[in-house]
Amino acid sequence: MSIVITIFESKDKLMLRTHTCGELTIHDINIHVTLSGWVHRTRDHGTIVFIDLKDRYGITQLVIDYSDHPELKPTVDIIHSEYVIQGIGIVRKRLEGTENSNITTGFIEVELVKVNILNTSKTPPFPINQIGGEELIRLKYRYLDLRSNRMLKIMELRHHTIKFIRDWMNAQGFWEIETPMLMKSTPEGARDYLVPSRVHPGEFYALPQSPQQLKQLLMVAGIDRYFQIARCMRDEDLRADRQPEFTQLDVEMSFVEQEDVLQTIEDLMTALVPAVTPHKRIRSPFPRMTYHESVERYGSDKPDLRYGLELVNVGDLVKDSQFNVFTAALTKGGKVQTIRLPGCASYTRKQIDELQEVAKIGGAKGMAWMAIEANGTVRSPIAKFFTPEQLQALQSAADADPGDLLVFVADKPAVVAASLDKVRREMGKRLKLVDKDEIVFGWVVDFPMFEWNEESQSWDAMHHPFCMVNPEDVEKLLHNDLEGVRAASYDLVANGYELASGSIRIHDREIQQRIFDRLPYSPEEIQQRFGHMLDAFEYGAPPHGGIAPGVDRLIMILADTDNIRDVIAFPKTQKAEDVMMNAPSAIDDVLLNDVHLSINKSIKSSKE
RNA sequence: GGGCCUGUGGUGUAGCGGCCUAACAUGUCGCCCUGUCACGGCGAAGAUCGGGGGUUCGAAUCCCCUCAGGCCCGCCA
Repeated sequence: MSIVITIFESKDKLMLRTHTCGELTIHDINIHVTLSGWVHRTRDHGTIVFIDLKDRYGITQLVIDYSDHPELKPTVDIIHSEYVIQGIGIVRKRLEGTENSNITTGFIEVELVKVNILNTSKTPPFPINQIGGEELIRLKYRYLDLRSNRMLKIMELRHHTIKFIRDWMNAQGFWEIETPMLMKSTPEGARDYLVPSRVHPGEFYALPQSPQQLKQLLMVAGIDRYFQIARCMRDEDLRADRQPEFTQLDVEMSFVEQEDVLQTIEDLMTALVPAVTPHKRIRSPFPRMTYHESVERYGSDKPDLRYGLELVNVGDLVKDSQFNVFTAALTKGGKVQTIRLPGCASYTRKQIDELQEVAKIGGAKGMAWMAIEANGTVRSPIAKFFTPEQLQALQSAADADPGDLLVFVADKPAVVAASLDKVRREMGKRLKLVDKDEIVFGWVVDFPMFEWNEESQSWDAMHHPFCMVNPEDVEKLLHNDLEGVRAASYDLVANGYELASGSIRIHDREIQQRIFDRLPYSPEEIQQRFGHMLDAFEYGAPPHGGIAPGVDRLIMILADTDNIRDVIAFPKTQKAEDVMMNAPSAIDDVLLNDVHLSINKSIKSSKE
């Protein structure tokens, strides 16, 4: 994305800079300029010295010629990398043959008549523009890492993305409304970050896990179309794509059905991607599949749709085989699925063992395999348990050709899915099936309304308790057939990430009550936790629904990184620590007293 | 709470039972150099190998514990 930025009103006034370091070209020859920036690199040739001066906009070469300006030597001699300096001089065309076509300013240089040191710098603890290396040291000096070309580019992309979203949402009639950061704790869902109240001893605010309830109340208020670039906090363990605080594009719309919400977000993404990352390709329209179909075909509710490697259910084909592992799993209500790995029949025992370890991460106890040799014969430790007809049927079902490897997992459906999902993702990488310049979005719809919680032996709302039931399944709800009840909820997935999640909400008090009846809450609990919502719904709640795309994950995909820390200016480590500021940290007893807290003496700070 | 991986001068790596009195690159410091752009040349300083314990005649190297970071499972309406 190229944009014109006018920063300087007058080039004649005395100022710290007249141009940026990425601005001067062959058209500026012979003008007097003042540049300020950081010293990227110096090249000292004794009588002539080159300084690459950098800022956010680019790099410009400064030249100091001691034969013309010997008085500059004492200053230039003490200049080092990352010093902040100001160079005053004249733009010159570079000598024939010394141009640098790698940078836009490479055909000019600034011949200095004066140089000022605006600030010195210690030697950086790591090479700023060299990528890779120990991340911890970069996080500790995050402001230096951010100074790198790579990070500045990502921050720029993030800015453009959010700016585009704001403009686009505005053009579609959405209002951006801020909601409180100090909210009420609602015990279901993620663990809350808590803020003790000084005024109300023993009571706490919670930081929002999302503005979910508030955006619904805004619909009751008649805002009609709302969005917010909202910060959300969840006190749960981190992952490569999860931070304790993250940013959502929170959206809610009134008088809409599922289709309206999906189309809105699909339109946004379809406009956004080419605008901020022209080199990325997307597929339109976004494919849709049910949750059930997604898990059946990919083993996941957030499949990477850039490649196939689909799961094939072969339960029917193996149920009469002599292989006890398969038949026992089927008897116990489990399933047997396979993935065809093209061209992998030559895999060594070691490679297969590695893949088996990958499957085990998903919970599988083992992974069976069959290699279809080039001549068509089957090489497999389990081949002896199958008749030739069964072997043939398996190959046909999996569409296997000579040279392919089939891997099987048999277990409970959830274990088979999780295990083969891991195998599929691993092989997508190994077989280089992903094109990093392609983004394949997809909609996963018809999520189950309820989820059985083994721990509490009760049914939980899978999305949240205000999520609308699929109208076709209201009967099942009434008959307490909760497992089959589908929700009017949907996820946007992209390249294997869950990018957004949303639903149509219940605006009917009656249905809402029926949902609560099925959840393990007493009427008192419901009133205490959700009373404000239920009250509001009695004052003319319009039909409404919404969605919340994760901004950080979106930018991860746009920026070609697989780590969420890369797209957040000041992220936290996996233990949710800010190693730059050293947060969290112990606090003074006086402050604790103010909020009526005392620390359990048996607890030691992790930093002592 | 659990599993796996990583930890060697400032930084990035090599070394993986004795050739290690720990190597290389880069950075840093000093001297030289008029056209470089990862400038070049000469020279110097800099790590007891995350920490502790053990095995061994001998440990950066093997074992145990521990700390830190990362990835994953659980968790994340």
